[in-house]
Amino acid sequence: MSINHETILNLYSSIEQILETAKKANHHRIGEFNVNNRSLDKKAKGSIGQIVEEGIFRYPVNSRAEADFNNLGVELKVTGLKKLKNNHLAMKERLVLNIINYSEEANVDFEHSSFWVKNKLLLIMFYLYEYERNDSNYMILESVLHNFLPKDLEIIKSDWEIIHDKIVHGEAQNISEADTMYLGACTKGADAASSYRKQPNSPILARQRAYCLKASYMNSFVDKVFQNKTYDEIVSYDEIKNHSFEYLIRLRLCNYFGKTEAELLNQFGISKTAKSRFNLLCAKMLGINGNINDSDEFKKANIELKTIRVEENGTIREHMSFPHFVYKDIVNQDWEDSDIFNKFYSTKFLFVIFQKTNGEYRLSNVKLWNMPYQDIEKYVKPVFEQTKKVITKGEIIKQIINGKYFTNFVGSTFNGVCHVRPHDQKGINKTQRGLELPVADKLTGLTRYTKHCFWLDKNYILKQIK
DNA sequence: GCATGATCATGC
DNA sequence: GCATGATCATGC
Repeated sequence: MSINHETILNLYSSIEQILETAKKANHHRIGEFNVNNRSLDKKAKGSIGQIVEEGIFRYPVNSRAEADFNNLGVELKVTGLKKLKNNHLAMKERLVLNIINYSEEANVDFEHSSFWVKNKLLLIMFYLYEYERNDSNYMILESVLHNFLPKDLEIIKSDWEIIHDKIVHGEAQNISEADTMYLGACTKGADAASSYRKQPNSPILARQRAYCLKASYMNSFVDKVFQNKTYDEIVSYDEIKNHSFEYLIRLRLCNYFGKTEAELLNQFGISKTAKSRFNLLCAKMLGINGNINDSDEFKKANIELKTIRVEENGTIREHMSFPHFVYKDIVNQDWEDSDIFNKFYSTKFLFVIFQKTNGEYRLSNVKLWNMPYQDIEKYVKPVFEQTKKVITKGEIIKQIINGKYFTNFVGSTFNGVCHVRPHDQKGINKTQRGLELPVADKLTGLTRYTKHCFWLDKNYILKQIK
């Protein structure tokens, strides 16, 4: 295009005008704006954004580092939502922002960072991703401005500091998305030599990364936009301004360290038999009514509570279970898009630790934890691959002894970190009601089988909390 | 005492 | 009806 770029952008003289232009596209399909006949092939990843820029806003595509509507400080983002089984909308993926230039980012503070300069104010256009479609002619649902709430911004500032710290210390190769709460630094580009970048204070080339807003953070925004839904907050702006989230959680809970399970349940009026009693208890101790997983911070940072009970002899009695998997999903997923990879890659766990002394469990510690990336790759990946192989080949059942079904799934002796075991509320004798298998089991001919899940080994957990 | 399979209880 | 957290049962 030969028209001067600035002239075109200055067609928009106010933020309202940009928003109005965007909203006119609501309930229209992307293809209606495809003025340059770009490919709507699902694999043509960037074309949706380009079509929006050219066909809706009428400016030529660019890859400049400044915000898209630079004169007004607005950055345009076009992103996909998916419909969940309960009909709610959720992000298909994290919202990827600008690529980080490690050398430049090292020399600036938050106010002058590329993240803040470019993404202060976002115009987000949501479209509905449809799995069944074989092209990407999706429907645009809604366009909204995204401003960071003051409290969220404080958390994002400390996220940024964590990323910045690694860059400054020549540890960009060790950045992990799980380091942070809302703002992440996700890899961008193929894992190939061409997408490794120089970094300051280290000769090691680091994988190219971009800032991103985590899917969990964005999902809270989506809930606000589409359902006007908000969640109870655990910490206040004033608190988070001066302390880390983990510190504040610890500060709240340490008031109760040493109290027995019975004392705490009694103090907060929670039923002794409620299965979710630890979750409820934790919520009460943190000042939240109801489920702690529904609090603002837990939702946005994708934190899951896990209670760990340590016996008097210092061991843990049970391995840690996770939601059962769907056999058909496992065989259709590759490692990097598998549910289990995503679970460990994107979830932080709040371990609430009860230690048994004098015959009673007492609250003794809390720890915010995520599985180190190296452990996920080294220990969970082979378990996933083996599980996938067993199901794909129809070789789940090894033998039946006295009515007990023994499987070829990976057991707890495999690598001491992750294994596969049943996790079902029906029993094996009701296998006919179990989950459908993609391939009938060779030995038994079963076409359905008891639900199983990935478990984390208790000794591994014990090491992590020490 | 552990590995592994089986199942329970609650709450949504 | 089932997800989820939790625990039981058996055999080596």
